[in-house]
Amino acid sequence: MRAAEELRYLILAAQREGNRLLAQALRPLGVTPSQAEVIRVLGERGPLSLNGLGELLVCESGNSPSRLADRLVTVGLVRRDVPAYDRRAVELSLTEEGARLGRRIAEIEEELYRSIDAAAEGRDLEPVLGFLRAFVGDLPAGQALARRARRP
Amino acid sequence: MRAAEELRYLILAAQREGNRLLAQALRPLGVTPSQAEVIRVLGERGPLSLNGLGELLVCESGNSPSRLADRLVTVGLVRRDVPAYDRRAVELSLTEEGARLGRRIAEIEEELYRSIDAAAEGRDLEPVLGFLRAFVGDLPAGQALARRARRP
DNA sequence: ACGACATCTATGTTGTGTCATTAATTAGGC
DNA sequence: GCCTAATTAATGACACAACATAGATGTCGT
Repeated sequence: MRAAEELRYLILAAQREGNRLLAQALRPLGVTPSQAEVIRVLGERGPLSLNGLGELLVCESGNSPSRLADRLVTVGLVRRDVPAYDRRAVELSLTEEGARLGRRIAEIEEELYRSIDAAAEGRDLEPVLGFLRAFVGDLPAGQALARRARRP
Repeated sequence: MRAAEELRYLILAAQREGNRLLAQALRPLGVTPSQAEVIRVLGERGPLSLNGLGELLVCESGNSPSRLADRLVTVGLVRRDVPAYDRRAVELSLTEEGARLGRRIAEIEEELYRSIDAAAEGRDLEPVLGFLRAFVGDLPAGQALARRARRP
């Protein structure tokens, strides 16, 4: 099997298995990995519009993540306000409960990172990061991550 | 941002963007990336039961991919037979049209692999493959890929 | 101040992905 | 042979992901 083909499927496999593991770990908290990403982003980057949130999410790149946010509003983790200066827009922020949950999510993410570190034991991650950065480059999800990683 | 965290999101981003690009390239053929994987696997590994197919798919690891297969049967790309020796089971194989489409899919995959090679230009992919193999290890999707890569 | 245009969000549709549950059929112990 | 176990697949439920489209609101040129 040619390297590019194996790589393609390895990336798919890694994403899927990582997501599955994270979903299991998050299940007791009642949130999915995508929802957890929203909560973490809102926790770290103050109030955001749907567009602003979408620009920072690696999941759900394309259109505005209104349905994703809606679910979190429904369960009381996120508050949505309509700012006075622009009645089209929406300002999303965490409720107190959302902020608390964000801290518990951070602990679970920490476990995931430790298992990634374990798989990387004795390896240099730089080539891996370098290749993936090059591939993802200036595509939407890559841009979102760049905005997250090195705060603009 | 810590390396494990960036890696986690890079893998998510790479998978999503890769899938999006492939979906666009496949759209004229009327199949999705997951459906294309089924067609390629059926094309290369003769007739398969749903379980057997599931063990070779990197997408759709968990349960049997009956709905995925159903859609392909509906559009006439896959044939399903119930073998005489076991009336619980199902034998999936490509129709003539499915086999033709499989060849066109292979060409499109070839383009994807070339763009992966382009992103890898001047890099050694071995560390990337090595890390991902270690991470995905013996999880279901990793096993599926192992069965695909080195024919058992 | 009006109208064309851009921006922000919402929603419909289709196809995944995951889990849990169910139904049909076969295999094995006795 | 018969009853229980395991195997194979189908289905219901829920959330995601991608695309397209529509509706409301703001902006800017004139």
